[in-house]
Amino acid sequence: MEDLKRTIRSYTHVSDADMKFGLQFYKKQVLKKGAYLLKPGQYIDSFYFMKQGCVSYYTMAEGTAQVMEFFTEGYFFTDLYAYIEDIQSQSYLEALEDTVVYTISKTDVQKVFDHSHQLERFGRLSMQRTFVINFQRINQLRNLSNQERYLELLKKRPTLFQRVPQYLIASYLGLTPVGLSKIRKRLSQK
Amino acid sequence: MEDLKRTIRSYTHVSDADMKFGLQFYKKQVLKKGAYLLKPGQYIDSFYFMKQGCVSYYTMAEGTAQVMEFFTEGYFFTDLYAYIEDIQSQSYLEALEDTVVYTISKTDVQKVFDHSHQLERFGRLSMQRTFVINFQRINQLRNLSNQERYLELLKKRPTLFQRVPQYLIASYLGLTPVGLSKIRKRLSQK
DNA sequence: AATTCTCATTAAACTAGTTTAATAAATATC
DNA sequence: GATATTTATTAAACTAGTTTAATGAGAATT
Repeated sequence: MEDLKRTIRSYTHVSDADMKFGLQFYKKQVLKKGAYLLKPGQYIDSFYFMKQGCVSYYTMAEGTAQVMEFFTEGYFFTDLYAYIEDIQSQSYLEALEDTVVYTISKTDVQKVFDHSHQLERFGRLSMQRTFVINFQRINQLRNLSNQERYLELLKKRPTLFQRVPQYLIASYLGLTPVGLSKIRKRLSQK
Repeated sequence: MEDLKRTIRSYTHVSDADMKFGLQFYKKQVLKKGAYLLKPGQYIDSFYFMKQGCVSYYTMAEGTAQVMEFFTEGYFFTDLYAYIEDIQSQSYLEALEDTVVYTISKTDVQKVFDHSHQLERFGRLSMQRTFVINFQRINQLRNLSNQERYLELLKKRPTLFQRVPQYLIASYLGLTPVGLSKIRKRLSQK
């Protein structure tokens, strides 16, 4: 769990004792491609750290997936909305590849925060990081064209396009597969 | 500062001693309509609690305001992006009405968090709240039509329409004034 | 009261997407 | 290796917005 440790310490100082206390609760979990961590109607009980693989986070509407995010190596993730609000999820968390995650339960997260001010600070700072990512996402949705957002994604996460089918990327960008195909054609003609 | 206290305690338990410690740093600040708390190029050094009034949070692009948010009574706010990232702001915080805020400096916020685990928890939980709001915002931007978003806003913050000119609301919704006018016409014809 | 200024609406031409359906290409399965 | 299935592209018709410009209506200023 070295990379989990490293990722936590990239946010704030955590003593060896507190780190040991925190890490004891994480369990390794292996997922085959196509397996689900979460389906609509379920309560989400865990937080995950992505060790290896790719998980898509999406809802279904009128038979098509609305992809909210692709979680890849180094991401802390869960259905954060349902997790925080403590409501039945409306979403799927599905492995798009064979995947390894480290899992910690909600009650254990609470234990860790109660026990360690340093790790509670890590919690606050990682929530801040999530804020920044979402803020930039909102700005992109508001101020960039679909074409510009496609180019941004291509620049920021180029490997995603090798790992994930295009129609899911279209969905992530808020487009239909036809729309994304048009954009790609337009760009290739320049 | 009773409503500030009440708002903090709506997130988590805070002892009287910790609350007293925290509140000592807040200062009252009065703004005339049209006054700025922040302009592009400045570093944002404060967090604000809105006691009374309305502040718009926007950037300028090609001569037009891109409104990100309207802060009204009970909001904790700042240019959170520039605040967290510690970068020069690209935004304005402008009073749209005569306004009263309680202000706390960044260094004092840090003092408060260092001194009180309970208030650090409040910090984490208020960041969670911000996450939920942004998450819903992203979902609305992705999954709702402009017309639906207009109706949502009308339902959620009806008084805003009495306080704020329509072209700023159009901007908030990611529309031109012409676009919003068309939507309103379409709706009134039904 | 007249004038100026700001804000909202309307019209017309345009644009970047949508939907539906057909086809082509790539991948998986037998 | 042939076949079935999934994924990507293209075309055609459509739609909800855009931009620009003109008009109308209300509020503020003199």
